[in-house]
Parts: sequence; C-alpha cells; structure tokens
Amino acid sequence: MRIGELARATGTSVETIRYYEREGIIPAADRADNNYRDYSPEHLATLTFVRRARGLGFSMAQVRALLALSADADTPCADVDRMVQSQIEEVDRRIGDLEAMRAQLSGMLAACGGRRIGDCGVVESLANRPPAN
Amino acid sequence: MRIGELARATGTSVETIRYYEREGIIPAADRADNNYRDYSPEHLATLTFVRRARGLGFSMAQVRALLALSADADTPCADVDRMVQSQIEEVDRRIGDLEAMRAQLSGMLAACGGRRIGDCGVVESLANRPPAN
DNA sequence: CTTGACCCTGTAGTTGCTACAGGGTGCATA
DNA sequence: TATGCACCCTGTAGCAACTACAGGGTCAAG
Repeated sequence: MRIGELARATGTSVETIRYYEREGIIPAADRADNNYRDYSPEHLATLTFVRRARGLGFSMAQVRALLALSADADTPCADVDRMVQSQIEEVDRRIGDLEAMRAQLSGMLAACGGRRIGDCGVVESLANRPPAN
Repeated sequence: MRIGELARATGTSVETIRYYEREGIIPAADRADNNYRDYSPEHLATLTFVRRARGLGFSMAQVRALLALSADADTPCADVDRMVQSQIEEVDRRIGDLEAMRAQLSGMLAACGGRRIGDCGVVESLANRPPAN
C-alpha cells in the first residue's frame, strides 16, 4: 500500500509517517519503480502499535523500547507491565496537576465580584496570591 | 534587584527571565553601570503574574492578552472571565483525555495473563485493539 | 495534453524553554 | 597583589514530536 493509504488507515499524516521512518521508529518501506514507498501489512501493524502507544502518552524513546520488547515473544510480561505501570503513574501525576490548575481557575472566577477588573479580584488573584500548594 | 534575585524570588530560571524579556512578555530591565539588569518591584509583579498564568496553563499569547487586559482597571471583568472559563474547559478536556488514557493503560495490565508476552494480551492490546472511543 | 491527485526530498518553523560557549564584573580571601 | 568565586552578559544551538512548505516528479482520466 502507498503512504496515503497507510496514513488514512492509521489516522496519521503522511509527513508524520515519513518522520517516523527518518527517526527509525518504523522500518523504511520498500520502493516501487517510481520511487513511491510501498508498505506491507507488517508496516501497518507496526505503525498502528506506534500510534496507539503514542496516544497513551509514551514518548518516542519509550515506544522504541516497547517495540523492542514486543519483537520477542519470550519477553517477560513484567518488563512491559513495569512500563505500563509507570506510565499510569505519570498520567496520574498529570491529572493531579491539571486538577490543581482547575481548582485555581475556578477560584479566580469566584473571586470576581465587580464589573471592572479594578473592582474585582480576578486579576489580583494572579498577581498577588501565593503559589498554589 | 538583579536577575538572580528576581529568579529566586519568583522560582524562575535566569535564562527564562532573559527569554521573557527577549519575547517582550516582560519589559526590558534598566541597566546598571556594569550592564547588569536592574529590576523594579513592578518587574517582580509582572513576572509573578506571568509565572502564575503560565502555571495555570495559559499560553504565552494568552498571557500577553491577560497582561494587556490587566493593565487597565476599566477592563470589564467579563473579558478576563471568558479567558479563564475557556481555560477551564481546556483543562477539563485534557483531564478527560488523560482519564481515557489511564483507563486504557489499566486495561492493558488487566489483559496480562501470562509470563511471556507471547502468551499474554498486553502487547496485542496495543497492536490490535481498535482506537479507544 | 492538461488537470488533478498523488508521491518525492530537503529544510525550516512551532512552543517554551534549557544549555552551553566564551567572555566580563566585583568582592573576599591568601 | 593575585586569585578564586559567584555572579552577570550576549549569542547560538538543542529539545520533543511533529507540521508546513518549496520545488519537483508520476500517472491515470477527460
């Protein structure tokens, strides 16, 4: 299949696919006579894997590691589980950060009591309040 | 005050402060005879504002807008409230995305049933499962 | 024979910093 | 007096993970 088809099949842009190839995260495609890239079902599977892992928040480096682990059926599950577990922790951390931000932002709206910012706490809450902890 | 003091006072790195000045998000400091930057309390207030807004997830462009609004005491509160409200929505969107990721990741761990990935669903769940919706 | 949808390479831009390299300043101590 | 040290300066390059061209080739349909 050609790069455009692969792009549509995986919800990836053509330029991102070429970028992944340059980065070596997916293997280089074969080339047809006209120099167009020609992808196999294995490429499709690899790219699907990459996109899903990226969508779960794994970095490119982590995706590389996951691909390496997944290449060998004898890889102990624990190796992958550890990466998944620490990604869950990272996600939880980010959720916590965002919830703290959300609370601060809601507090700003609550501080708004006037018609003009000169009469109202909304801007002061940014300028003067101690860092949220 | 000198740049290092300002940095400590605001929890910002010296290079970030210089970066903000280059970007025009904080006004350029006066210079002492030795060409060292010399900051006023107004600089401190502005930088505090900037850091807090950045910490709430506002982009540099949004921080610029907030600074412009906050410069005039007659700015209607509603103008700022709108930005805060849409930032809350953005944060909620991100929290939702992260929670979906978290659920997928937990599902991967649950799919793990073997000792080697060849016997266990943890990797297949990345390669074959349809996109999470 | 031209239009249009594809494909190619290569390079530069994005966001918000961070990290040098290579140099100057100014005070305290040996 | 020398020298160390913490601090400051400018300028440029790097990071992640793409995204967006510019400038060109390919190929089937009308």
